[in-house]
Amino acid sequence: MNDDQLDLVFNALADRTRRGILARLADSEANVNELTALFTMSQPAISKHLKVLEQAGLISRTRQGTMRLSKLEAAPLKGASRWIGTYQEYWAESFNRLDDLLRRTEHEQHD
Amino acid sequence: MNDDQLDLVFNALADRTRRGILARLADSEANVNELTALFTMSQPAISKHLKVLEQAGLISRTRQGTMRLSKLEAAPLKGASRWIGTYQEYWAESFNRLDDLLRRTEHEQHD
DNA sequence: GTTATATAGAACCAATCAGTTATAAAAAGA
DNA sequence: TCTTTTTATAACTGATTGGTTCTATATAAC
Repeated sequence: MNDDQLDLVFNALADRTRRGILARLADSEANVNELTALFTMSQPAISKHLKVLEQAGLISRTRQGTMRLSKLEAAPLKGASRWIGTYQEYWAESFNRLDDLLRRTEHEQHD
Repeated sequence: MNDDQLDLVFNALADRTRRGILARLADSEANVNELTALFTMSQPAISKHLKVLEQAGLISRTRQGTMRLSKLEAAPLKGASRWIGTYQEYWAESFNRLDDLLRRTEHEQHD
């Protein structure tokens, strides 16, 4: 994941309304009106947030009749998680313990 | 980690200059002039970025003579990582495979 | 074709952001 | 005390953000 993508993803996550939208979409797809009902702001405001999330690749949208359903796309979170993960050694106080060292090197990491 | 902290941390990470500063500080502490030399912007601009990082808890600063040394504080990254981690099941395509299921449940997770 | 529903876009606004230059303040050294 | 070095702050600017209201567009239903 490159710097431009990290900019977009972290910026998208830096707003609690957008994080709330993602949390809701983790449960199921939803249209804009359903999402608007969860917050105290107008429908166009939510539409703007959805645009930010879409440009970061965090949601995709499909037409369903007159509605457009938003769907969580978590792949960019993997990239963000990997970036943060490079600092793991700096926060894991147990980093130098032998068992952790072995655990990190014996298994190759999975997602 | 609460919503306010997540706002501050993700916002701090949503800028490549600030991510660059963190990367540099992962190597060792540094003063503002050293950091300024790494980027094509003025010293006050870097000072502002440091302020954002400090308010997010991502760095701490100590006086050392006339200098103020910035030091990486990775703890907030742990909180951000945990938040993102709640979406791991949505990006890990192997999530439903038996070996992964076992691996996730047999070991309690460490940091 | 008309109407209703769902959604995005336009225009606007106040606040914040990210940079600049110039300057003030703090510590050290002569 | 005067000077130097390091750093933060002040004042400014242009761009962006996050919200608003109003309206246009697209699809479906009648």
